[in-house]
Amino acid sequence: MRILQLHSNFIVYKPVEKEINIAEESKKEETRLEEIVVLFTAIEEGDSDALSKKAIDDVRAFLGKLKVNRILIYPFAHLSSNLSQPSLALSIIKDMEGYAKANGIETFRAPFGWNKQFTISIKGHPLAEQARSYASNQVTTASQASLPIESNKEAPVSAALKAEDTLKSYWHILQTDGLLVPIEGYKFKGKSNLQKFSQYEIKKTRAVTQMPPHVPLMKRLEIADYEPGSDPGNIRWYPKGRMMKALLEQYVSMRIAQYGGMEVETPIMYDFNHPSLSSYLNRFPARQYVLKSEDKELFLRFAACFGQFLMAHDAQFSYKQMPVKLYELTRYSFRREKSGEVVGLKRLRAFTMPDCHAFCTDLEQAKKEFIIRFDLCIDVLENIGLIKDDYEIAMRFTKDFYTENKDFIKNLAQKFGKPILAEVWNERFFYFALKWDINFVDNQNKAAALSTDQIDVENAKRYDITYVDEKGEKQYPLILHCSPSGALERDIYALLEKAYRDQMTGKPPMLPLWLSPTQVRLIPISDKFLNKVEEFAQQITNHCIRVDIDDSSATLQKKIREAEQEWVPYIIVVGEKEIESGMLSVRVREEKKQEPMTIQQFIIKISEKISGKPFKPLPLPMYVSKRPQFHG
RNA sequence: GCCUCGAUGGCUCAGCCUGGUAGAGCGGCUGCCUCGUAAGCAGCAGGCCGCGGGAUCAAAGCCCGCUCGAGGCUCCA
Repeated sequence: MRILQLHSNFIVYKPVEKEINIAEESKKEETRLEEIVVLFTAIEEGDSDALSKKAIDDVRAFLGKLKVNRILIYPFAHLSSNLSQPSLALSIIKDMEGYAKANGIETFRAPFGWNKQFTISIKGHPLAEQARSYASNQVTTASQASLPIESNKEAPVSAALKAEDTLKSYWHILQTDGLLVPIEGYKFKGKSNLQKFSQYEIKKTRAVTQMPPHVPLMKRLEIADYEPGSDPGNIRWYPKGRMMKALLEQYVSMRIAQYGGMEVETPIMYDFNHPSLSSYLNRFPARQYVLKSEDKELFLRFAACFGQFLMAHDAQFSYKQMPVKLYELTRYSFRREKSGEVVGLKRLRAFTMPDCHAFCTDLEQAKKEFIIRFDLCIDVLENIGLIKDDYEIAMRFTKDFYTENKDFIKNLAQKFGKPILAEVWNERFFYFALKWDINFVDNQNKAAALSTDQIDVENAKRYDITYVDEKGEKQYPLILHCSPSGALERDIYALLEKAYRDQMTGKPPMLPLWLSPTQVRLIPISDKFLNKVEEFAQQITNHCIRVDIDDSSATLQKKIREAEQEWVPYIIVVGEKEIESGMLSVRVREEKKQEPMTIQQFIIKISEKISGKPFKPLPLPMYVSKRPQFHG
């Protein structure tokens, strides 16, 4: 007996004419069945009734997995060249039908002995197509693999990706005292975020039902939106969002300049066939945007590494100048992530990432530099608005590296002050000896990496980057790769997710003051006070504070409601009282209350809170009534 | 790439099962109201019901295909 079992969206068949004289009676009508498992069945020489039970039992096991309970038994002679006698075949088929029905399966059957035409739509999942064959002496099944339809297509998978499958990694928790505890024995008491993150990394569980909260927020707050006219993951930024992103760009660039990074700019596209690039690139064939220009094949960069490495290759430097630090703000880095995994601001195909490389003489220098950058990353994130409670760290290294650099790793763990998820390999496969990343855990318990730094022990050689040592000899440096903030879009994602979480716990959701598009909203009680309000606005603007005026004709209550919904941190209603007394009643979002103060006091208070941060003027007209609406 | 679900004014969504005139709220526009800390009132405009095909006297609705989106699977240097 041979059965081809197909999980189908639908099948339509129509008996055309009788093929043999013992054919069953049937009308020549079209039959359509949906959501059904179709069993194309051929009965072979020597098959017995016992086989029909065995076959149906197997089918029943599959129905459970497929969550379907309807089958169509479809006599199909073409599966075998060793068919049994038609009369016996019909009896076995009827037997199958009866046994299936007796087992509670909703069973249909196509007529035996007819030439039938059919159309079938087969589902695409791995279990949808199964073939079995049964011999009567020993009831064996040759399932799945024996079928030629079976797709064993080898997708072009890079060596690195393949290795990840087979690579054994051992998960530990790195405690603040530098000790590694196997994760099985670790008590996560009070560390639920770390536990969630560990689960995410190790088990790769991704059970989620709703849209991530930051997506509706980014739209409603007119920060960013999908751009259907582009490719998925290429985002459109509205004025408010563009301003926020520009401020982040300025801030991170400033911090890296202070650290000593020399800002450069390199091309966004590279020649696929460039000798230094191709060996690196060929490890990740499926990930690039590829474009053709005349007879050249180019790819869009996925990080700043290429440009900076090619630049470093041509540059001349010695141990005296090291570490040499190059920095670029990549706008953009492109990664052609699979369509199903691109989400909101969390995972994009085009994103903005600060990328700072430090070329170091040896491991001692690299370690020293690494610590400085670790502090820098944590501080940058904190200033952006993400504190240690908001994220967890994952660190990856080999057993040997840990043994040889215990103090160094302990130092990092102590600095962080919270346990760290550690992935330990027996052998180094990747190009780095040590890597860590900061991971934000969002409202769906999904993790997204922000800041990261790595010690790269391979690429200097690959790109032939050298420095001159004390003896005048050429040496390969170690390269640190660091993004102190991670992708800036992702920072905004994290801020929005964090705000949503605040809202859920009863705190007012808001953006950090220095990133808020409107920092202060002035609301005149009536048109009469508009002139005076404009004077206030001018005074506040003079101190580099973004202030706007709601001059619309709505009621006072409505204007306040709208300002609150825009997450405006300070709302000031101005009427006769304020103008006469000079005392403003400032509605402070953060504290959910109103505070009286003079305009000077107010300006000082705000200025203190945003000192040290870059400033950009209001991204929209000062008068609310003059603003277009970018999102319904 | 696969699975599931979805696509209806600018936005959010109802209507679809059971075919027969396309609905609401928000937003927009116009007018009234000039207001004391989270939604004032009234009127008006605005829709190729994603695209293509099929069955039907008749399709937003039923059937098929396609496109796009969301979530999941897979994957994530």
